[in-house]
Amino acid sequence: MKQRANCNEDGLNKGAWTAEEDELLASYVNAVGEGNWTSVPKKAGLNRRGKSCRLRWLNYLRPNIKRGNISVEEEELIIRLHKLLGNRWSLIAGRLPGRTDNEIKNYWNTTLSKKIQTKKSTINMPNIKAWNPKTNPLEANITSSSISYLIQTKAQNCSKTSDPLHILPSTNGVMQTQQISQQNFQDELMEEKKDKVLDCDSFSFDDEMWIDGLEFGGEINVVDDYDNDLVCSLFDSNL
DNA sequence: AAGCTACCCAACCGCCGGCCA
DNA sequence: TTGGCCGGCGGTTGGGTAGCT
Repeated sequence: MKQRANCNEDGLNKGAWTAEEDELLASYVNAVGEGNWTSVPKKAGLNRRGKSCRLRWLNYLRPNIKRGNISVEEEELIIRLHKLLGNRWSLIAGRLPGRTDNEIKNYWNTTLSKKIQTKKSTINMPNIKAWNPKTNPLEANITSSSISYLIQTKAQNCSKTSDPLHILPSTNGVMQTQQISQQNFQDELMEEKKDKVLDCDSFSFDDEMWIDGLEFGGEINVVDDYDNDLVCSLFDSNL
C-alpha cells in the first residue's frame, strides 16, 4: 500500500512490506518467538529496523489478528474505553481481543472522533441526577450523556488529559458532586462543604467509587474555579 | 474518461520509561 | 547515580483508493 522511499540513508528498506519479507519475519518469530527485536532483522535476513519488524509482527503477522470491520459492540466498547482511558490505545486494544492499538487508533481518528464530535455538539450537558454507582454501577438512573460526563473524570486521570470535570452548582446551592458518588463520598463531601464549598483544594474519600463498573479510590481535587463552575479532577490513588 | 478530493490505514518517527552495567 | 540500550507507545505522515464532479 504505502510506498515511501524504498531505502533510507542507512540502506535499510522502508515502506510497505513485501510478501517475502513477511514470510521471513513470520518464519523467524514463529520459530524463535517474540522479543529481542533489534537482533531480529539480522537473524531473520531482513533489511529492516528492529522496530519496524516488531510493528509489522504485532500489527499484521501475529496470529489471531482480527481484521475487517469493527462491530457495533466493539465500537461501543472503544468509545466507552476511550472515555475512561483517553488515547491509551494499547490499553484499549488490550480489551479487544484480536485488535491492535494501531487499528483502534486509526479507527478512532478516522471514524469515531467525528461521530463523537457530532454527538457532543448536539447534547446539552444535563444536570447530574442522584446515582449510587457502587450499588448499581451499570444501571445508573441517569442519561447516557451524563454517564459520559462522569466517566470523563476517570479518563482525565488516566490519560493525563486537560479536560476537567465541571461540577455545576445546582439552583439550591448544593453542589451536584454530592449526588454522583457513593454514600461515604457524599458524606465526606458534605462535611467538607460545611466550611468551604468552593475554597477547598480537595476532597478525599476512603472507599472506592464505581464509575461505569470500574472501581477506583482517591480524592477529588479542585483545579480551578471560574465563573460559577467548579472545575475538578479525580485522582485515583490505586493507579 | 480524467481530474480532483477526502478518507483510510500501514508504517514511520520521536519520546519516554525500564532495565542493566 | 549515571548513561546507554531497548522496547513500547502515541502522534504523524503520505500512498492507495473510493467517490464525486
